[in-house]
Amino acid sequence: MEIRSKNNKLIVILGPTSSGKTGLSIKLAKKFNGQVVSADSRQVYKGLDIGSGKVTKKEMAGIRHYLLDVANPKNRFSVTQYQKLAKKAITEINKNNKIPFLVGGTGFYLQSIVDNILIPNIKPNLKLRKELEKKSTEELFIMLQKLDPVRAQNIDSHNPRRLVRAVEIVLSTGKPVPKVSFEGCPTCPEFSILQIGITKLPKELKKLIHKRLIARLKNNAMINEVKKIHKQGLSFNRLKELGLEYRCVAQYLQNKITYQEMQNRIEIESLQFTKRQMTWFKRDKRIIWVSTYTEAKKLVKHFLKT
RNA sequence: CGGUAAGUUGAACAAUUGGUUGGUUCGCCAGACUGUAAAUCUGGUCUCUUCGGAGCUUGGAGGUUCGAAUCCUUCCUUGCCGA
Repeated sequence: MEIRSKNNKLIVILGPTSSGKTGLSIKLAKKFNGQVVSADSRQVYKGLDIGSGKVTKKEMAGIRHYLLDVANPKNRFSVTQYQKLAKKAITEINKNNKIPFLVGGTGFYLQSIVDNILIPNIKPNLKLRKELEKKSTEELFIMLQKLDPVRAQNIDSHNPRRLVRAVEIVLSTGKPVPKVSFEGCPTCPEFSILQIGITKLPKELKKLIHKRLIARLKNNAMINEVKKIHKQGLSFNRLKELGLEYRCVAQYLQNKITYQEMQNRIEIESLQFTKRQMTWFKRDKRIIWVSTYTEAKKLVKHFLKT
């Protein structure tokens, strides 16, 4: 198969949680001499395995995976760090004459690579944030209006996180928040990109989520994982921040909810999460949606030929 | 069969014990996304709508009243207690 000299090609496999990204990507990577770069905001953390749905060594079937376990869950990881590491990984894969498969469900992370967005190069200032977070969103918004009326115009004026970040940028640069650039930096390789999305009927997805949750709960595996990382120093607060299964299990461990409630919440919230993911993905008309391996294989084959 | 408490919504609760509700929470639907993105946030959710509004509602039927989800009568349904 003619897959050498295929540098600067990138294949993206995306889809909502539980849709089967892992299985599909490994099958494709095997078939087309690829390696996987994960695009998942939780799987980057060491120790978050079962709850984040991380691939197991066995499942990898010899396919190398990048961007797993690259961060300590005690510290916040961010898109910018992700972008940097992912670019490096892709470059390396290309160098090895393999096909990079960018696989994951974190839309923002995917976009940071696919669109090569330029994110203001200002590190989070935790001290400043702590101060800003004391203010109400109204106060923050008024503040931003004064500091950067342009950004204030399109920002979500109710979203404290965005407001704090915007103010942070202006305060540390003394300049308005730069516009997002989708053009990317000239030194970055320009990829030819194929984006494949996995579609599932809502009914099917619901079933998959349920099944997967039951499997994770078996033998207390997921509960024990959360117990373990909590013992290792991850506060309940941090677990709450990590979201979904980590938040729900933490609540259960704190006796705030019953086991049954925990299970129900995880299922409901997972479903809600898939909807948010789809809202994000729907915007991108470049994504080609498939439901079977065969369809995906055809697309990849064609893509690598041209 | 007798006694008793209740019936609003997709679900659970509210509505100065007569003052003209569609309120809260959850769910559901849609959406946003400039270094936390599984996070964070927005809108809608009785009906119709030309998006300015208009109409209809508290198990059913009747009644009292200027005015009823609230009071009365009766029927239906459900829970509990007793036979």
